[in-house]
Amino acid sequence: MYERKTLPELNCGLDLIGEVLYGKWKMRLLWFIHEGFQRPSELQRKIPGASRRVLNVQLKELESHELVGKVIYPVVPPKVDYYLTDLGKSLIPIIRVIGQWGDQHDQQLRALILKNINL
Amino acid sequence: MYERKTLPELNCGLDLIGEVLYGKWKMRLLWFIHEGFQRPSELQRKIPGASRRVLNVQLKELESHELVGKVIYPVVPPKVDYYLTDLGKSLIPIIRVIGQWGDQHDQQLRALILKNINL
DNA sequence: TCAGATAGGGACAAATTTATCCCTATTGAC
DNA sequence: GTCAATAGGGATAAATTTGTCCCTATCTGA
Repeated sequence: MYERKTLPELNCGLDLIGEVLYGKWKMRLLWFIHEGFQRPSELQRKIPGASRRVLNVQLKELESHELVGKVIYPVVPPKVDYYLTDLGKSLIPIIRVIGQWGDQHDQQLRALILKNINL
Repeated sequence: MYERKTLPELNCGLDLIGEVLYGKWKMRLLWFIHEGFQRPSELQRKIPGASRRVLNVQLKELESHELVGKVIYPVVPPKVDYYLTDLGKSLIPIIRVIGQWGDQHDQQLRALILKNINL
């Protein structure tokens, strides 16, 4: 486990949300869990660009920040279901508008990003 | 200049916004510029936790993605003013709700973050 | 009987982001 | 005269995130 060497700044709402939501895949994980993809293997299939490892790490962080919870079924092969906590659910409208903004500006953004792949 | 070695995924709105807004200080930079702190040195004072270097780098990325623009006055000592483009302005309501969410859950988030400083 | 699915941790490497320090040039304050 | 302020790039180091590979254990299907 990586141990951080610098302390986070927690001055304002943006700092706070940054600490819990700053992670490449966290918003997608919350979104897909909200959409009903609750098992780790399902989430991995929904996000093929991320390694299994990172998704586990980020799910664990989301869990430790109580945005998601998990149910572990004592069966073999293992089965786990993630779910959104109330705190996590309250983020869904925000993630929705963020995604909408991205969709609305899809073409423009795509062009800008590709133009600047290497600055 | 760092050259990326992997290509970004641009499948959905969340991916797109991630490319232009994923950077530790970018939302704060946009927010403070929106609030009227438009000169680099002012922004650096507003965000003391970030090094001057990173703020320059992230401002440059915001500029290349056309969320901000800049006016360079040919004077000495140098003077520069950043401003939000229309695209950048359209993000302000989103940044506002993100910050509000953080403020609303301030105590809860602060406690959770501190509890998990080292996981 | 061997491969694959299931969940996830450990060790280590690679990629990426952030920080530190130095350098340019000019003006005004002390 | 020297120092701070102004904007920002280059080189390099440190911190952090992400990826790769291996290991646990058991059941199902070919």
